[in-house]
Amino acid sequence: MKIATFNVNGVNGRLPRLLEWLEETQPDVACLQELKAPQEKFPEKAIRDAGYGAIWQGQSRWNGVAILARGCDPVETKRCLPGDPSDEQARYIEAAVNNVLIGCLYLPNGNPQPGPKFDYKLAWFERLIGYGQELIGSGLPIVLAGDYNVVPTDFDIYNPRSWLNDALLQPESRDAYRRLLAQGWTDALRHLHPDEAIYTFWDYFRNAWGRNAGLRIDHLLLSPSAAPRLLEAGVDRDVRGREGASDHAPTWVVLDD
DNA sequence: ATGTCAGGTCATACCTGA
Repeated sequence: MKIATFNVNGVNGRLPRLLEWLEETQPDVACLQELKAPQEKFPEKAIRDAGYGAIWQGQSRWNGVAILARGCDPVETKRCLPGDPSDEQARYIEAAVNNVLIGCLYLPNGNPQPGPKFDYKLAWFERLIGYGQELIGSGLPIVLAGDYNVVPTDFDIYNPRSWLNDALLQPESRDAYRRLLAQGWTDALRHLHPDEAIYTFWDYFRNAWGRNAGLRIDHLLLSPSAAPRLLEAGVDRDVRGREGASDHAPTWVVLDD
């Protein structure tokens, strides 16, 4: 079972690229972030025609998350992160697919920091940690996949120097990520490739792709009952180099059935 | 400090978020 996460940066503007990638790599599950489309403008028909059932939580202009499942409909279990009913940003959706619980998340970017956006990021992270404990407690096989907007360590970036003041590298962001992992989650990419420089995002600025000036911020975390099933993990890097690409590349794991 | 995208609007130029 192949499970991927892909920050598409606009699901309608990027639709041909998305469909092309689905056709080429045939993931069983695809978690999408940054739809940048209101609920009614999600390209449901095109995705269904490509062979995928989908659930999504849209939002005009920003955010927006979706879960696609090849040949079936995801069974929705949540469409927002528990813990703050006043939070209206579309950043979490969850579904069961083929007996695996899939959480698709788009953690707040948090820039500029310090400031209210960074506060919101950290508060959202604390809610995720709280809910993560609940998920672990369920004992279910779970994949928490998405754009975490956190560079876990300096090894996960080409060069931290020009990003030291960025919300993605702040000690508070990294500490929250570490505390989430400490509940028992496995960072699948890093687990299988401990010594490899792996990036999932390359800024549109300053020819970042051309210089391979990347960051690893898209993560797939596996619960204790899912982790022993991990077979492969990787990044579809070539997708980032194409015409009209998102600034993120699809990132994926394969679990033993 | 700069730079590039996407989507949206009191739209054909500017804004925000990333």
